[in-house]
Amino acid sequence: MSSVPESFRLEEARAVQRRLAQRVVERPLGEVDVVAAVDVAYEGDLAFSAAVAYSMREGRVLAAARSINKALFPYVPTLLSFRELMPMVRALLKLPAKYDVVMVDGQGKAHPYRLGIASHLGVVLDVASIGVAKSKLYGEVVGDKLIDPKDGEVIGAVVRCKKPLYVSVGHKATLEDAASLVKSLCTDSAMPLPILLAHNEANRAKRIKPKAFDKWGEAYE
DNA sequence: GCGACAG
DNA sequence: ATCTTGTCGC
Repeated sequence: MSSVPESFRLEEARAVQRRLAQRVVERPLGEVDVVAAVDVAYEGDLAFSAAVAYSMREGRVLAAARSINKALFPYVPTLLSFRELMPMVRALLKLPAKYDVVMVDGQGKAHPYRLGIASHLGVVLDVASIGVAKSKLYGEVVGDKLIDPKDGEVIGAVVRCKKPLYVSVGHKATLEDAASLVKSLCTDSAMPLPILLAHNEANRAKRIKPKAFDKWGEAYE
């Protein structure tokens, strides 16, 4: 499997995360109809990402897109963006539909440096985003809130769907709006509907067997 | 040194 | 995340 590149410097990565975290904006979502979601599935060193646009008003998927990329970085807690951000961005940029907010399978602000992959994606694409994780990466659960043990700040919320979900602000959203939206999209499965759809789409993409890749590692036909 | 650790 | 057998339910 892929390993950490020789050129990688943890101190620089942290500096990037702290700098980008300062660009995160917290504000009301406003009216939401189309909710996009992205997820990534793996098979060996290939990352199959998928993005879907779901209309809550129409109750249906408006569009879907996928991208297949070589995994260039391993999974390292707190550094998930270095592995999954590009695949997610590429699938999202191919999505032929406008959306009001994007749900990401992972943490947003509930990260030791305040830049989980949901926030990273939101800042990079300048779109509203929400982090929805099945398990906790960082923070102390107090009631239905996630608190940063080092400064007491509220960095996330625990939303009870089928199982507890760790929801946090990605970008251009408030924690209240994020938690409210996730609740309204809970299903009988573990994740909210849009993410479940993206998850299934990413797994279906595994049937594709890439033959060629561009210089950035993205497969093309 | 020990425990925690998104996907 | 992925691996992996049997088991439960529609």
